[in-house]
Amino acid sequence: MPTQTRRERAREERRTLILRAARDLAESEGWDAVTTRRLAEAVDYSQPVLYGHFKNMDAIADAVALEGIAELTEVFRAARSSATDDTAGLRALAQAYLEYADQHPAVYEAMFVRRTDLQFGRSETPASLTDAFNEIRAVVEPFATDDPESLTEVFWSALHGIATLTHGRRLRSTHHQARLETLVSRFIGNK
Amino acid sequence: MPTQTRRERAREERRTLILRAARDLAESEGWDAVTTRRLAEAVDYSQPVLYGHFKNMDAIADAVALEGIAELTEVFRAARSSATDDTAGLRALAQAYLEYADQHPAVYEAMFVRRTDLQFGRSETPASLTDAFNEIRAVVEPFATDDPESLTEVFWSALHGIATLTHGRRLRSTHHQARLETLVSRFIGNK
DNA sequence: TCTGAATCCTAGCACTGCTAGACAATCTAG
DNA sequence: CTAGATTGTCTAGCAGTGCTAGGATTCAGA
Repeated sequence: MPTQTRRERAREERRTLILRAARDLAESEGWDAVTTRRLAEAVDYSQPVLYGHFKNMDAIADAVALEGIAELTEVFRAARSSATDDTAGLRALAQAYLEYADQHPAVYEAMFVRRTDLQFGRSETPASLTDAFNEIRAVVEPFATDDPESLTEVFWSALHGIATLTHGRRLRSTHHQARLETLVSRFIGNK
Repeated sequence: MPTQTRRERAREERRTLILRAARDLAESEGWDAVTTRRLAEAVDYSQPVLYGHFKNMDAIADAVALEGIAELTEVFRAARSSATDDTAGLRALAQAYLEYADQHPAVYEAMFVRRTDLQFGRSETPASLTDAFNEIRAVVEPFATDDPESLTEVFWSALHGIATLTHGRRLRSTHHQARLETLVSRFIGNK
């Protein structure tokens, strides 16, 4: 039935409209500003409509997070493919990571800071989550001596720490490049 | 006047009572559960009393954070003094850091995750903040080749990343020790 | 005991997430 | 084309939030 599919398409469009509005609002005014009323007003519907698409507000943030992870994975791929050797690959990914976090703080927060129901380490983990992790792993692995998984986790943690502490104004607002180089030098093994 | 001082002492006691209640509530049910009403009930006063001691709820969390930073600094000192050489010092501090974050997640969140008005890098930074940072710096410095400040920031970032990603269930729930050893090995320079 | 000051609480505002129930639009079947 | 069922949407409301104005109460000093 074409009627049904048209309806479904309209529904799908409205879903993305909501996500788009939520993301824009979060990026411009922070997640605290993303309330049901403001979001409903932004998409020109009443609040209950939101609950027809998402279980609750947290589910909206989770959906934005999933979108962001797919984006981030693409950013990683681009960074990796632009590099000519292993060291350049590591540096490019690190730089790309910190840039993404800096330019999309709200999406970054939804992905890696906010409390979320998304399962990261489990078997039901969405493929996109493991995809992103594997991209990091790919650039870290050449420098691993024994346990690439742990090394990847630690490298990611360092990037995450730099991103969040910087955003929270807990690190010096300068020396971005110095921190990046310091991090990279410690992971390529002091050559 | 002894009357005045007794009053002031009572005021001070109530202030610490509030902080104690806030901290306990946050640790047992999370910061979302620390509302003015519940907190007021816990200390057996009405909400407005809270505002006689703190500008707003965020100021209460900030006060808990300051307390925590003093605690953490002591933990650092103990870890450092228990170590016999530089490598052991680095490892001991890292271990102590992650243990503290794991055992006091709410205080940790107040210190390093929640949005805060506390100034970290500026001149008006409370001394306790720089004290804690300097403790980290002290164990990192022996392994610095050129820029100890940046190296300290990166080491702290890695610890912070591991702590928060672990708490948010974004890293494997196992391999704690492996991550710690991996981190330490990268900072002592692959000996 | 009386007076002025310090202290504390009740009540309320504007906001939050979320939902029940009324209403309107649309599709289906006769 | 119409009657009935199904969707879709909105209004209104609940229980909770941070925070505050203003009145009641207690207390200190004369």
